[in-house]
Amino acid sequence: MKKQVTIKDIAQQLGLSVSTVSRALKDHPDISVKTRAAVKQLANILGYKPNRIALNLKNSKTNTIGLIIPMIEHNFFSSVVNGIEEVAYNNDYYVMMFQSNESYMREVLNTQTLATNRVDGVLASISKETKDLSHFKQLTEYEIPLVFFDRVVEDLHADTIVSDDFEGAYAAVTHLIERGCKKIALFTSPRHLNISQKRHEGYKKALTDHGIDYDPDLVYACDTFEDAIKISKSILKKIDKPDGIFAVNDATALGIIKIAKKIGVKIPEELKIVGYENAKSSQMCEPELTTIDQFGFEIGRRAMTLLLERINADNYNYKPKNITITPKLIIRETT
Amino acid sequence: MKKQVTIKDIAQQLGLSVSTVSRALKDHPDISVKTRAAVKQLANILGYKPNRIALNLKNSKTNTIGLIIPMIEHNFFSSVVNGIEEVAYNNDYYVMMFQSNESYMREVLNTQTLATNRVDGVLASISKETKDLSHFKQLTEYEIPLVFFDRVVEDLHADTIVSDDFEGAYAAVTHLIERGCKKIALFTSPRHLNISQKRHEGYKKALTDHGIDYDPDLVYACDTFEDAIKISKSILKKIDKPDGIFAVNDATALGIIKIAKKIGVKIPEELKIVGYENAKSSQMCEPELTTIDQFGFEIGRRAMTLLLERINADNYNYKPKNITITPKLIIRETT
DNA sequence: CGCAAAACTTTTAACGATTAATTTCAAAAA
DNA sequence: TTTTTGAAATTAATCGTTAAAAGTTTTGCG
Repeated sequence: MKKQVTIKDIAQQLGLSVSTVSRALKDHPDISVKTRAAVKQLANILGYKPNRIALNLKNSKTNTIGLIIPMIEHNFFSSVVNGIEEVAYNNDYYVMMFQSNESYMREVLNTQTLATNRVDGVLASISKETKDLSHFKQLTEYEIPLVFFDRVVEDLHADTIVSDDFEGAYAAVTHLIERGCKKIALFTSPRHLNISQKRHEGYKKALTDHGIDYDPDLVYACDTFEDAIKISKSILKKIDKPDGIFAVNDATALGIIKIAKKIGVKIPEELKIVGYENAKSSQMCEPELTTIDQFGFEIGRRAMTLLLERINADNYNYKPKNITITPKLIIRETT
Repeated sequence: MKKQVTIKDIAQQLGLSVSTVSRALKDHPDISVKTRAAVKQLANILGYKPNRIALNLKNSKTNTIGLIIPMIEHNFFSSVVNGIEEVAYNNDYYVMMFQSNESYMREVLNTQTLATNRVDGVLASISKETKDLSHFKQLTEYEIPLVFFDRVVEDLHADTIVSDDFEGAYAAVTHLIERGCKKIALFTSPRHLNISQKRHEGYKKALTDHGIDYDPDLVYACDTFEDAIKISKSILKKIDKPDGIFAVNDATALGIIKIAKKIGVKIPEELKIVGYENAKSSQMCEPELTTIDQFGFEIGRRAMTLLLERINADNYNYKPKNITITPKLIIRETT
């Protein structure tokens, strides 16, 4: 790469010292107006751009935040990243992005990389594999501000921001009940992920609050489009099939819709469905899917905004916040 | 943020000079084995991590590449980013990510930011608004290696890697013709984007190669779900409506499907549709969409691999390559 | 005119690490 | 005892920028 123009070059050409040039460029009053003008003019002509690396070193500040996400190729995460990037851009911050790909080991390496790169702060959503947290703990020992989003952990000096999964599920199931469903199935992840647990609880609570008994037989381990295709084939053919289904994500809901249409189960007359995510495809399908919007963009915005607050705080002894974003029921044609 | 451990701290505690410590850490033979061991031990205890910023400044190398994409929240781009991140991770490179949000001005600012941050190379896909290229030209003047992907430009000292849009479009339209379509419309993006130009040409060529006249009146400026909803409403009601539509992306195709179903135009009997992207939603919709898979992950992998090659090259006088990835027609129910 | 104050510049040191060049110091050889 | 040798450590320069301290003009006023 070509050597770029430095303050030194300008100084040499004008026969000034580097510090004079440096101060002239920032309109320091100690420098005469004439010198300032001359310096700026030459800087312009040469196309001088301050070297951020040198500044980073000098100021022990990089204006860069580290971002660790499980997978960018997931609609929810990419909308969070969009929100993060938006706030970063507006505040002259840069985003160094890493994927854990759901691997604990990779996540550990990522945090170490971030530490040696001296990022000013870290935004993270932990991988499915992660149980031990010492790599994040290390960041807090360096006093690097840390904000977790979506998949969060406790017991660390770090802020957290999540969508309220319990409320989301509660709203979804309550809506199904209000539309007259008596027998509501739950399609959810088999894993012990925090989010699926919370949604399961919301489902249960909504049922019991409305005088419907919780029936474990109506809970199916199913959280992908493909599984939904398989599983709903048998379920929807039963005589005592459910009249409502709450699915943990839109892809699963779309799988159910597809099979329902194939078998001839009428939506929403015979079967009402609520998804979760408000993916773009939920508006594109037929009939349009009632779903829960988690406001990924908003979560990203707020996570980044909070991180900036922490970075700019006078000291590291802040009390971590635990923010919850209330998701919103989007009513469409499947209910 | 807490001051992190430096070589200086180790030197002080052991009563050695910084240079001795530096060399001990890299097993320089001039340093006695005893000293080396002592230094390493203390470094370990203190949790010393070399400061990459200092190294970056010293070496004029950041091991960081800049990435400018139009929108991360777009399935194709997030899969490209996934491929890029994969290769970066395996080669100890870091990715600084920026979105242009399809704004020319923002793209310009992004390139400037990348230049001042002294990234080792840049990967970019230009915004829809971009016509003037001087901001990218400036990067080449700094001799910063530049690789464009998907939405590329020519006349710059930069490599390009694209999905073969001409071939993809040709295959899509040929497929429509083979299925019996006589009157095939094209729904596409603004003219100046390279990808839409190429797809337009492929469309034209496929028609003429099969003895169908190209009719400019069948080309519609439409490349989003929302626009497709609006535009196809009028088109599909006409008596002489097209019997086939090739859309530049799946979202647009899904918009057409939606309206066709609403109006009562039967797919694929009365109207055949081919999209472009192979988004997840193209399998979830009803009927499933015939589309073109662009292999985004592969494009990302190859773009990053090529960029690394350029960065590690001895000089900047390489001859730019123009790589083309052949896309694949995925036949589903809309044809 | 002379001297203090104001105006403007330069020197120096620092950020953290690397590395070529040099110094130090002890043991071996003359 | 003096010189040579060589291992082991230090010094100084460097990357680009900034800020405090020090230095040099110029100006103003009695």
